[in-house]
Amino acid sequence: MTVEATSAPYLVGLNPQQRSAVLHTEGPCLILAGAGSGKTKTLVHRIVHLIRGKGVPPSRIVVVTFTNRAADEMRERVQAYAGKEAREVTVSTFHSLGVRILRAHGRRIGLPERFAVYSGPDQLGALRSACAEISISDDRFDLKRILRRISDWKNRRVSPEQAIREVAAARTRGNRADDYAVLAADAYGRYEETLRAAGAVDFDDLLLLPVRLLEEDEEVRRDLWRRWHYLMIDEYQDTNPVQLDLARLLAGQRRNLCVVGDDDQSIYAFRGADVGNILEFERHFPGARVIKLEQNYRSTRRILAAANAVIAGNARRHAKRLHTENPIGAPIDLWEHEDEEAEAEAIANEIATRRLTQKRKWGDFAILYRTNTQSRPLEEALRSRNMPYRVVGGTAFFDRKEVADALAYLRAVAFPKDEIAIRRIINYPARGIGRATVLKVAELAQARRIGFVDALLAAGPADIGAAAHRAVAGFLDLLEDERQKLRAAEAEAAAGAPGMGLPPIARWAEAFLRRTGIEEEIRSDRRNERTADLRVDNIRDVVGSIARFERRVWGQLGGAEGASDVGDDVVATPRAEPGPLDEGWTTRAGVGAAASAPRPLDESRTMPAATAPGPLDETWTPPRLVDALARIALTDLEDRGDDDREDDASIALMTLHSAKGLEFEDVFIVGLEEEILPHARSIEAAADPELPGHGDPLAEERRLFYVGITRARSRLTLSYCRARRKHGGLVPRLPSRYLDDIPADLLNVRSAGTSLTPEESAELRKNFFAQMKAMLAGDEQDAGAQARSG
DNA sequence: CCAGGGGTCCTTTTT
DNA sequence: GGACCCCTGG
Repeated sequence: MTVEATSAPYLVGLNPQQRSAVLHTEGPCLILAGAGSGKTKTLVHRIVHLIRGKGVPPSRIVVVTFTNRAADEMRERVQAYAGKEAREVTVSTFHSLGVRILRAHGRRIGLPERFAVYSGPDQLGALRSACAEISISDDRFDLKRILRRISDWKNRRVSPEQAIREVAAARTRGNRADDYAVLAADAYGRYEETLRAAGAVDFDDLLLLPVRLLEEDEEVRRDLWRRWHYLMIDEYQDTNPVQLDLARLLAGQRRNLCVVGDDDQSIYAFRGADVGNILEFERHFPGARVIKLEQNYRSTRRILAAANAVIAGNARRHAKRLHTENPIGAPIDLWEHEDEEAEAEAIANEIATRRLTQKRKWGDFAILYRTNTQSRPLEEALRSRNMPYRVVGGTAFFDRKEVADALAYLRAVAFPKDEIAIRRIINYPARGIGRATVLKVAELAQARRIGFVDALLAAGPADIGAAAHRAVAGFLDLLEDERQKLRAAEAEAAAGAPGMGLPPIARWAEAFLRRTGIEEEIRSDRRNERTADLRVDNIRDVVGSIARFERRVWGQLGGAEGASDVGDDVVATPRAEPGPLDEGWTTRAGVGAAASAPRPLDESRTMPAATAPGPLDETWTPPRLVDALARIALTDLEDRGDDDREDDASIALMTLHSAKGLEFEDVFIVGLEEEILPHARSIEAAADPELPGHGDPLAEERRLFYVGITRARSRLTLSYCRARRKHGGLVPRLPSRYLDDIPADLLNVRSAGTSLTPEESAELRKNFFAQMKAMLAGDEQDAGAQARSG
């Protein structure tokens, strides 16, 4: 290291390992960052070093994360350290980056310039429609399960044809290829067709299609390599095969690829992540440098010792020894409770006490659990004591029916071909277009081999009856009318920055949604009596996020000059003038040609910092509804205007998965029981090696526990219940196997004082024997799991 | 053919 | 607490 390098301000305060991670900038590099080892800090300093120390133009750097939250944090910290010019650094999630690439080049694979991004409910809708076409119409089947299967294939880059072959092969080998695999393989191709026909892509496509594009199209590759010279990927242990390919393609021949991750924190195998990516990085990228960050700055020695003891139970790991110079800290509490209510009460009381005795803020506390449903008793206990809390993650914002409905209305206007959106709201609120009519239209579409929406337009009174025909015409008129109004709103939005009050597009959306009558529908439904206000508020939030989007777009124009990718990567699209709903768009031919030098490798040296912009250098465009919708689809509720200040003032409740990357002073992990952690499904999957799902499910559950433990800075409280209320009864529970791995001398154990009534105790005993019997019986007959859908 | 009411099932983890 | 199914009444 040179003298000036070691004395550079961005190296101050780094330990030797972190320092070498910062200074190694050329060629592939794997930073194995243990929990709490200052990973983000190291990455940020590395970016600063690239810019300040090596003179790399910030716009040549791209950092890819998994979550928007991680991207925001990274962006903030980079700018805090490197100043304004660092705004030119691209910081993006994998999925946003995918959108960006598809925006710039998607038309090369026949994608419309404006495409809808389907998430959860929309994917289900598309699948339902696809299944109907191949007469799996009898949807006694669990569509979510089929969807998971399809997603799994897409993440592994298995095509529909390959999927069919794969399933057939598994059957001939005598494996119990379950019905769902066969069904899913059949539906897969149709599902893809449905998406394309609706001009939509799903979440998996946002990774898959860019990879395909890059592999097949030299010009796209060149554009990318011209654009980015230094690539960093966070949480690399969670990448799936598609993301590995994307990493390879993005890194190109320069191979200036720096990935950061911790194999011990790989917890996303269920969605296709492959720990192999990080374990075999050196094989995938020969000549890679591996740097370990092994000092933990976060947790007390006791907490770290417990974490190390737990994770030591896993075999397939990178050798790594996490140590700390932190104080020994308080013992780890291990509490036994009678049931989940007692658990919630005890924790609520304890937090209230500790806040006073330890002088903590509400925001210092977090309660972590395995499944979202576990939040309920906790919420009740906290609410009854007026203790402020926030549920992080949970039911995704637009998984909520009313939000999905509102968005479907907006999409039906923005994307005229969007079959799924239209079918969702065609009779909500009821307007006389019932199931039978929809079915007829679908049949018509199939018979004439046209899209559903076209069939809707074409259907005459003879096809669907006079009354239904009138209703359909009214519905279509409504959409067309709103398209006109939207056009006007977007013109207004393009004219100048919004002043006070609701910006134009949001104002239009509000009026439109009011006109649809969703609100009255919600309020008139008795079942919603309690939640009506909340639901209506959720719809307002949709309008609110459009408003925020409009302001943000105009804010960008003020802040940065010329082409830049500040913050929001979904916003700008390179396109010429045409109005929001015009078909087709013009590309800037010629620019790309000028930039396509024959030897991409040399570009970093020969190319001046400021070059003519290519397709990926997005120019500013005024706000449009389609872009707002894309952003909403990708950011979910993280964007819902909750101030960070609230984080300080409330207890955090979240799943162990959501907790990754966060840290808290005082952490509670609840429900540490067999069949919760490890989850029953994982236990099942581990017992049945032919089931899909890669890797070792029980090892992953263990890592999940490890992630939870390592969130804690100074205090950790673990708990489990002796019984749990399920289906109205009281079911006995066993403590999690992973608890056995924590050395007893780290623990402060407290058992449940019994508070059960005699009747409950009797029931418990009864259920205990019943469960034992069931378990024994379950061992005998292995298949079983399918059970009773016949 | 449509709307609304009442019953029944199930609930891993997420971009 | 929901999503979904079936049934009944207009």
